[in-house]
Amino acid sequence: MLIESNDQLVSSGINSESTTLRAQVQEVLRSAILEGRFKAGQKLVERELCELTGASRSILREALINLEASGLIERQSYRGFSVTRIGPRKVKEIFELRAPLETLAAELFTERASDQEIESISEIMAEMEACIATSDLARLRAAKERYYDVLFTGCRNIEIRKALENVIDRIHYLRSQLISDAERRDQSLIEMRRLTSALINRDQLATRQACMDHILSARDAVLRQMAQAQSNS
Amino acid sequence: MLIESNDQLVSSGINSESTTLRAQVQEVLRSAILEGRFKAGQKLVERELCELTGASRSILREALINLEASGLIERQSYRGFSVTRIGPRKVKEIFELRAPLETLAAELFTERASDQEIESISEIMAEMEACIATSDLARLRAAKERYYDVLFTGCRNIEIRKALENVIDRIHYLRSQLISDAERRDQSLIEMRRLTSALINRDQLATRQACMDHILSARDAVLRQMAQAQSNS
DNA sequence: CAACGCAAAATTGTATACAAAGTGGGCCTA
DNA sequence: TAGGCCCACTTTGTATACAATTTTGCGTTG
Repeated sequence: MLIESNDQLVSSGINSESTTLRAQVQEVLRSAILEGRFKAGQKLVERELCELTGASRSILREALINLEASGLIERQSYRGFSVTRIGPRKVKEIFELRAPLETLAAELFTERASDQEIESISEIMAEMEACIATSDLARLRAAKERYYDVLFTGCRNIEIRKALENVIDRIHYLRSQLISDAERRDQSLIEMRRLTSALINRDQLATRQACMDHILSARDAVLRQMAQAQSNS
Repeated sequence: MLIESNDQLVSSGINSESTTLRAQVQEVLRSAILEGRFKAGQKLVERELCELTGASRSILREALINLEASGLIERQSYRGFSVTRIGPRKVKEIFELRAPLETLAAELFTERASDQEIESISEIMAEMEACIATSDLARLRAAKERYYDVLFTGCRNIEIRKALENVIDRIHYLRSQLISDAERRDQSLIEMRRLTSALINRDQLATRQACMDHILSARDAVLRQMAQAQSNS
């Protein structure tokens, strides 16, 4: 069994309200991948995923097809789905797209976000600081996700949001496969502080610079860690 | 029957080599939508599409799910798929994404394209001129598609390409729903000439400006035509 | 005659069965 | 014993059957 298997991942009991079964299964698989519970290149056998999620193949396949569209998994004829392998070249491509896009989103945020959203950003930043102080990494991760959620909502452009979420998911997955580095985490926090401050002040130029720097720095960190992982294996 | 229905769209005979049935069906549906054979908001009934394409529901649904992921169609629970309606607000969102992305692609092209690709661009531009001269709109459309294909290949970034193809497909569909305007076509050609010249000279700054101008001009044309169509109905 | 409600038809969602292709192991042979 | 071939098994691809939901149309009623 590929995953800790005591319980089925989709709680079949209570909370099946308001979202479709399909969406639940897809989200379960997406989370599982993002959390790094599947190795890169690993084959995803439908039967196993069925047992794991409790869903039947119809549902499961729809979910897989959607994940394929998002780039997280890929498919080979009569060979099924497997988790997409991402190499340094792909990382460069992804960041080449992400850098201008996320910067654009941040700039639009400074123009369009509500005061409420500005405040949210500020609050989440404070929470992240607290998480670092207490080394609560799971909560940090959740906070970061909410941070981006507010940012992408505040830019008031669903197209940009969707395009970004796809690339960020893949980077996110990649990160889960690498050893996270405490030093990088500190550096990242510094950059986030700078970005947050720029966003709060609705300072477009500062936002642009902070965002660009942050992303390129993240890119280099990923590439460095990949090279390191490569040489270790 | 919703579409001219003499023959099945997937030629079942000879050319079923090298691509999967699924991919063929999807491409048939995509083309049908892009050519404007379905009205915006129109319901896509699975049974009808099955008869039309000759495929069975399994295949068809996979194709539909993929098209949904690309944004061309949308889905409502127990109400099936329908062609996505695009309003002025959505157009603004799409172009807000497209403008910087396509400009980025063009800039990268000036850095990375092979001499062969530069030449292709030049040739296709000449062909487009010829198409205008002879008013061969179908061929113009095909040439334009090849132009973009070379451009997106030359930028050497598959991520950017995929992101762009999604948005361009939707704009393309939108265009098919509007009355095409001869004046706009001429204006567009002028802009393309300018862009082509900048690309050929690998002049990044000129490329940036030509590309931006072209896209924004296209955007305004679409919005104008939408407003016009609105007032006519 | 309009409006409401119910029932039948149509349509989508889900599950299962069958076909096609790939994978691997064992046996035979050189 | 190494290599290759064949057969059984696994897995995915496709088709079909069944269930849930929506839509439609008719008849009744106020």
